[in-house]
Amino acid sequence: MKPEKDNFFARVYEVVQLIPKGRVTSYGAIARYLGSKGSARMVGWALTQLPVQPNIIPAQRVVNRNGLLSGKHHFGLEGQMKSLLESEGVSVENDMVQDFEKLFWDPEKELGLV
DNA sequence: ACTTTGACTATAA
DNA sequence: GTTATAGCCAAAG
Repeated sequence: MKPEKDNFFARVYEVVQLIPKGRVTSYGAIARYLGSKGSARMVGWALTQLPVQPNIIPAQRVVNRNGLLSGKHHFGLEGQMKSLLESEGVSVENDMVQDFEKLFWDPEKELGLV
C-alpha cells in the first residue's frame, strides 16, 4: 500500500492545497518536504501544468525563496497573483511578499514533521 | 535513450 | 544591494 502518491507532481498539489490562507511558502520548502530537497524547480514545474482556469490550487501562495512572485507571469493575467495574495491578507509590493519570513509556512514544521 | 528545459537555490564576485 | 555562475532534479521533446 502506498499512502502517498507516486507522482511527484500530485504531491506538490496536495501540499500547496494544505497551505493555510494568508500564508506563503517557497519551492524549496515543499520540495524538501516531498523528500527531494533539490527539486525545487520541479515544484514550480508542477505548478506550470496547473489548470489556471479552475483555481483549485492556491499557487499564488507559493513563491520563491526571496518572496518574489516568480510565477506571477504564469497566471492568467499579470497582477492576478498579487491580487489573490492581497485578497488573502498578504501584502505584496513590487511583486515581493512583505513580511515573507513572518508569513512563511514550512510544511515540515507546520504539518508536524513526518 | 539522449537532450533540453524550467514558477529554484546557494555561493561568489 | 545586485549580477553571474554552478548545482540540482524530474518531466517533456
